[in-house]
Amino acid sequence: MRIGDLSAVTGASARSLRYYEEQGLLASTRSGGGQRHYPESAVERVGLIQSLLSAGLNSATIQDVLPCINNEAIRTPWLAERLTSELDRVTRQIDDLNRTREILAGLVERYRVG
Amino acid sequence: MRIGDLSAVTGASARSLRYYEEQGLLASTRSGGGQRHYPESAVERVGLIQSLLSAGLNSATIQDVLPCINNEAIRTPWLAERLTSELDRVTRQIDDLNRTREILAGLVERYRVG
DNA sequence: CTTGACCCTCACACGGGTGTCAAGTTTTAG
DNA sequence: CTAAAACTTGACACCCGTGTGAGGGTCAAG
Repeated sequence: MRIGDLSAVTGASARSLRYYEEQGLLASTRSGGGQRHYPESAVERVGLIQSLLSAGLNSATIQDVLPCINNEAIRTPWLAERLTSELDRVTRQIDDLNRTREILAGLVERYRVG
Repeated sequence: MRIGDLSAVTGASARSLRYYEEQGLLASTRSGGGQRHYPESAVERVGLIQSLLSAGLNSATIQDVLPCINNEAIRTPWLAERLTSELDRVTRQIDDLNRTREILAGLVERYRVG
């Protein structure tokens, strides 16, 4: 599929898809004229990238983390540490958000009642 | 308390405290020489501001939301809507993060086992 | 009064993913 | 073959909370 198709399917802009490639997160083959072509599997990969981005991981971190998804690659100890550290970060972030959600929910409730 | 004290207690930089004031989120009185003084209650308020900021609310939204915390003020219908909408957004964000956390946890697990 | 710590305002820079525009090339439909 | 649609690279702008530094004023202790 070409970039417009992948964009339509995933909801990521073409700009973002090119950026992901530039950051080494997403591969493409090129047609004779230089236009990008993606395999079907790119759809899932883009979804994954977007999930991780929206969780606050930056592209460098995602680049570290992504390789261990498709191949059984590169089991360096620092990668394990990196994964664990990001997992902790996300967990903490979720806890913070839950607390904030409580606050907002309390406000909404008070608004209804008061 | 002066800005340095409030900064030390809350962990927010003086720069941030001034910014919160500039955005109408945090009030201060001024000494004769123009230096800021905060009441004790500012500590809690700064914590709240930081929670909301880290939840992804921007300062304009927080400014809309904060008034209903201390006084029983300004019960406009659009504020109710605003609160509810932000609550929804945070809830969705938490759901997304939980999914991402699953992914990361799966990776860590696979790393351990594989 | 002096000194050093603290504070003031103003202004510029950053990160980093994304939007957007320009100028040119490729692909596809008619 | 031609025109339109889609794509290419490159560059610049945005957001917005925060860091940082300059140049100067305030405050409390000696």
